[in-house]
Amino acid sequence: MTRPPAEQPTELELQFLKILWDKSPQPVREIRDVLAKLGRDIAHTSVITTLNTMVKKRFLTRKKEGKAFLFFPRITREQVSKSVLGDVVNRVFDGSAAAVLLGLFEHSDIKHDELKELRELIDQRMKAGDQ
Amino acid sequence: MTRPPAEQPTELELQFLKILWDKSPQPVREIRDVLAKLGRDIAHTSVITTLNTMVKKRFLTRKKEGKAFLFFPRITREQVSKSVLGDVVNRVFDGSAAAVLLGLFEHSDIKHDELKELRELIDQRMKAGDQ
DNA sequence: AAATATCTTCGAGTTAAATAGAAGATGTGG
DNA sequence: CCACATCTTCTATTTAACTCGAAGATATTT
Repeated sequence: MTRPPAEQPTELELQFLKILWDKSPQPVREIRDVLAKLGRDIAHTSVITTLNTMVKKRFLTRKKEGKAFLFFPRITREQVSKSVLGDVVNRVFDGSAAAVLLGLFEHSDIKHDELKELRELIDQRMKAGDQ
Repeated sequence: MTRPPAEQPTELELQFLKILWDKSPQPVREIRDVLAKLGRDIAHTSVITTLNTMVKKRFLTRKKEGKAFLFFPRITREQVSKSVLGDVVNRVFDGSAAAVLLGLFEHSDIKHDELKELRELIDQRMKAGDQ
């Protein structure tokens, strides 16, 4: 056995997803253009290949429109965020979400009003799940 | 060009690191045994190969002790946590640590006293970097 | 010193990921 | 309906990750 088929979208696949979350559906050429504008200038066929493997992985759907295909995301930003984050929590932090929170807290600059928002969330949560 | 040499430790490498963070230094055979106990039964030579690529990546150091090598971690748990987390923040959440915090908050159960601890951190932070 | 056990190095095979060109399919304008 | 532009399919290459056996190096035991 060797590498298992990755459950999480790869770096490139994530870029594709973001583009389609932004606007969907889109044909290959447009996706390619956006990528190029982002500095990732890939051959047209490479874009197709990647899109097709993403369809196979059920990250996307495609539908023929005239002679070309249109691509739709099949998973939401929220699903991916949750999944990737959950993966990190498990793999790196052995399942402790709290550890992640603390780690994040130390090593990132979070704005004042975001702190406020977060504190409100915490207060709510503490009140709700009291016991 | 193809896949760039991964900056983050892979899944397997992370397992190795955890084993060595737990106890260090350790010889190949012991590392192999721990892995086996964790359900990952890999050939002795495979363990060596992986350890050596990790040395090449500067994740580990090794030192000859008698006829065998002993392996030491060269990066700390904190460094890896920070790096992996930062990577997720950038790749998935476009740099917004606050978004990650909120996401984590929604989808994990964090214990009451951890919430408390977190809120204290927030209060501190709000006071400190005020403006 | 020879036999034995233990380690390492080296070469090599497999899969996923990323990339792309040649050739074939398809639609459109004249 | 034919030429032309446009899309896709198919095949192929490269690298990182993962895996392992054969063979060589090094101790240890008797």
